[in-house]
Amino acid sequence: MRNRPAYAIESVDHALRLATLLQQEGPLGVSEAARRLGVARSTAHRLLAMLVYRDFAVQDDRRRYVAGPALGRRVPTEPAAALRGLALPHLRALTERVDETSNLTVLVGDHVRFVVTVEAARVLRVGDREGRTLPAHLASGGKAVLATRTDAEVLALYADRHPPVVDTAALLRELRRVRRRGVALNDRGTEPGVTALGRVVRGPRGVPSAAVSLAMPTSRFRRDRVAGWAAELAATAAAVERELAGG
Amino acid sequence: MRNRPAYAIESVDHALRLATLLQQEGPLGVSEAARRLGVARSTAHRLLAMLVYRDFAVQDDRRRYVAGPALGRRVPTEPAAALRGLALPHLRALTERVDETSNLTVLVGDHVRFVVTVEAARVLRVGDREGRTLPAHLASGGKAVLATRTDAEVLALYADRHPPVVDTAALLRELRRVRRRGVALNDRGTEPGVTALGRVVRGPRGVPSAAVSLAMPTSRFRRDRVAGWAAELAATAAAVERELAGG
DNA sequence: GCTACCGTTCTGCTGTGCGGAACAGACCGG
DNA sequence: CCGGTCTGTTCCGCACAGCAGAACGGTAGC
Repeated sequence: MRNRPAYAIESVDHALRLATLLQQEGPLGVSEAARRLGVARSTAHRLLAMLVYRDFAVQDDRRRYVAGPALGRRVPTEPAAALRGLALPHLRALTERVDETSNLTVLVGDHVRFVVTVEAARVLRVGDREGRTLPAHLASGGKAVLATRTDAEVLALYADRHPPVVDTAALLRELRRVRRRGVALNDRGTEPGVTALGRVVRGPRGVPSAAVSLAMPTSRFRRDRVAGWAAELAATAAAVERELAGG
Repeated sequence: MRNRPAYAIESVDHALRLATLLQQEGPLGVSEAARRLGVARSTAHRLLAMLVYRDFAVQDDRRRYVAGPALGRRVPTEPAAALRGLALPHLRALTERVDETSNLTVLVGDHVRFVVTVEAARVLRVGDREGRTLPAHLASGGKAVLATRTDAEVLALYADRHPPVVDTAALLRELRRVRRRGVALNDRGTEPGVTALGRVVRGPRGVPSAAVSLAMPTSRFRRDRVAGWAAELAATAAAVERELAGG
């Protein structure tokens, strides 16, 4: 940052400061934004409206504002936005401990959608998949969630398909293995060279069926490390669940 | 982007639009910025000064302005900033054709620095290394540039080292191979699981010694594809060289 | 129901943002 | 070398754009 320009523009300064605040401090309400800038609430609201208009901010479903796509952030997907905010610090901690890319996914029909990704710091890593979907029966997060369903519920999910897209007998066998192990594996099932482990996140009624997962280059996947990764995923899922239970 | 707010702030709108233009269209002068916004040059200059002040823009060594770190971009390194702008569209085209991560590196002493990275679109990819350095004798871009030097120049680069860090005889043998092949290989020499190919970019006096490279997960590296990748690198280097020659 | 918060909408007024003009520098052609 | 044409940068007078206060509608807690 430089010295203040000789011919500064106060209104522009407020807007840019506010964008930076959103980026650094996460969700902000209008009143807090006003306090931080030293302006009236109505002024803060107008500035936020301009930032939203030009994609520098997005309003979440609790009426607070977060950094938008123009600031190098992805737009939160609405139904899972609250879950995103809750889970993000825990995913960050997970990725820092394990140094692999972590994801939060939600079940949408027979697919999972990636709500948020925290990328590993290493040069070779699995990248950000936020906003993408994968077939639930192939993705680690999808399998983790499906494993919490009864066999009948899983069969119903894939009924009425002509031609059938899923070998349901094989899927049910795999979901039994997931339940036994407590963790779901996707070994190159959706992307060459990518292996992922997923763990369900249980929450109260109304919260989307979700999972946390670790995704890594297959070259870094070791069967003798699965137990450690599974424990990290379980701890992360438990932490998110505690927040969900606490409201 | 949403509908224009009922109580829009014109000055803020100009600033945010300008930030977005810098992000999307690369280096912009004051006059072009003024034309694009429909404002006076003096107004455009004030807006740019505000963006620089709050890290949303940086002025390059040709007095033009580019997106700054607050917009999720890295600050251009000054000596290579012009080269960056020239090379970027060609790197983008290369990455699109080959679907692997491409880089531009410059030689700095006995290291190379990554000036810019264009990441592949695939989920498993080598990430952005802009701003990082690697030892020249290990990196593909470093070897590509060193191969253009005489043996005496290379030996001089590594003289006066106690203890010696480089087996210079082995390095000279490898640089001969690079010259014969026209492309330099770094197979896991600097990062587990990453393989890279580099090609020198020749330019007029005053331009930093540079190279373009492709970096990929080792799992995707095929010896029978090296010739094709080398041809793509040669075409990209030639395109950048033509721009450098044209001024 | 009342109070205290919230985000959102509207309007009068004054001081801030604008553009024009001047300045300084770079480049090119005669 | 000089003049012309571009460039980015600096400065200042003025009028209208951005501000804050007030009102509105909603939510939560007592």
